[in-house]
Parts: sequence; C-alpha cells; structure tokens
Amino acid sequence: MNRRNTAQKRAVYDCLMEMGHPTATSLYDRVRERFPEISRSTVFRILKEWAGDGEALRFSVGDGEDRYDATTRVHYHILCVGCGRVEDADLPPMRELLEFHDEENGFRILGHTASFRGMCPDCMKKTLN
Amino acid sequence: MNRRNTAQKRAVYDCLMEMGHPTATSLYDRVRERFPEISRSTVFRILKEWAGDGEALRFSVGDGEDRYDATTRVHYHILCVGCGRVEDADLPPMRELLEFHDEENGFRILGHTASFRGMCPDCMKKTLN
DNA sequence: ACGTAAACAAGACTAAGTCCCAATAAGGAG
DNA sequence: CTCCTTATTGGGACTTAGTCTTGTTTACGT
Repeated sequence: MNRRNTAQKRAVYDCLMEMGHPTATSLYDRVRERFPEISRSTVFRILKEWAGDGEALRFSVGDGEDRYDATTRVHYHILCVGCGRVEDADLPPMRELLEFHDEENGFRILGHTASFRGMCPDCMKKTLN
Repeated sequence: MNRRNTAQKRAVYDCLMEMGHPTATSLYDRVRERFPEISRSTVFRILKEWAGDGEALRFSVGDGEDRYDATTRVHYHILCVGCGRVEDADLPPMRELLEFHDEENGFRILGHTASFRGMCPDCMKKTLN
C-alpha cells in the first residue's frame, strides 16, 4: 500500500526531468546508461503508475509511441515530422477547449489534448537540398 | 502508377463511411462480415495509402490505436473513456490553433489536432452504481 | 483477348506495451 | 540495529498494432 522510494524511481525521475517528453523506450535507454541493471518492465511500470496517479502526463502526438511529461498542467506539444523531436508549444491553454461542453452527443467532458505537427529549424535546413 | 478500383477498396470505403471513426482492426472485422476473404494486410494497406494521399484522416485519441476518418477537413474528436466510442466534437476549428506560429522553437507549423476525453451518456448511466 | 503492373492474400516480422512470478529490498515495528 | 512484511524489481513470456515480403491474382489500357 505504501509507496517506496527506490533507486530505480529516482533514476527514472531524473531522466524524465532531463529529457522533457521522452517515449518509454528512449527513457529506458537513457536510464540504462547510468543504471545498467534496470529492467525494461520496471521503467514501463513506473511510468504507467505515475501517469495513473496524475504524477506524470502520458500523451500521444500521433507518431505511434506514447510520451511522458513531468509537467502535468494543461499545455500543448509540437512534433517535428522530420526527426520526431517534441517540444512544448508556447501557447496558453485555450479557453474554448477548457470550457467545452458537448451538447451534441451528451458526453461529460473530462479533459482535452492538442498537438501540432511541424518541422524544426534543423530539419528545415536539411530539407532544402 | 495508376490507381485501380477494386472490390476490396469499395468494401473498405463503404465500412469507413458507415463506421465514422473506426480503428483499422475494427474496420477489418466489419469488412470481413461481407467480404470474408479480404486480408488484414489489405485493409491496413488501403487505409495507409488513403491517409498518405490525404483521402482519409489518420489520427489518435490517445487510446493506443490509430483511427481513420473519411472526413478530412479539420475537426476535433471526443473519446469515451468508458467504452472507447469516438464522436465528432461540435466545435469549429479554433482560429488560435489554425494560425499558431511557433516563435519559441522556430518550427514551421503544418497542422494540428485536438481531442477530448469524456464519458458518454450510456457509460454515465452504468457508472452511477 | 492480351500483357503488364497494381493490388491482393497469407503470413512472417517488428516493436510498444502488458502481465506474471520468483527474488529482492524498503522501511516500519520492536 | 535486526527482523518482518510486502511493495517493488528483473527477467522473460505474451499480446497486439502495424509493417513488410513474396508469390499470385486481377484491373484496365492497348
């Protein structure tokens, strides 16, 4: 019942903070550099637990792999379609999305997400052959 | 090079129109009721091709499985966290999202998506024990 | 009717994510 | 500080969305 503070959790937390919006696999690769004996399932389990408890955000930018974010307040993301990088969008939460009520279908709205697709400066350079 | 009109494509198109926002697998199951010999990879290939050509929309509502939509204009979706149903949100495209320019990171923005999580009327009934 | 290349069926393959279970270790009680 | 309980871990099996390959079929222009 009680949560325990383990070296594995500290390592995952540190890497999550450093990396910003990692996928579980990329976070696993990073953690392993410092903590080689950590297991893949441990990383996935820790992230899933944090997301379930609201201690981390789990989201998708539509590239097929879920991402995690230590910042849980509402904010939006940008995916670079060139290299897969994800950054925070510099845009405040939108009132119309926060306050949306679904009269049409009668859903009780619990939350929303939004994300942009784009191309980062590095990939734009590489693209103009 | 030339596109060919096949019975498989007609069947996939018909089911896509009927179903609204199916996942590839659910669409495959539906198509198979009328076209039992169609193969799974054919359904995935057709949907992928249409999404690549802009003839269909491929999107995610964060439940781990991509969805397809014959309606390609910008619009938003609602996922029922109870039963997994997806409906269109009755909300026009948001100007701030359409016109967003990313000064912060310098991305060239190509598009955006947004979706809501919520609970549908049926699931709300079932939930109030 | 024919030839060619697009499309198909079948199934191997990849990878994200989950689940299971025996072994380990955190941390509270004494 | 030591012991005990049980949360957590490591390792690996398993599931499933999605892709890819290959030999066969078929749409459609000539």
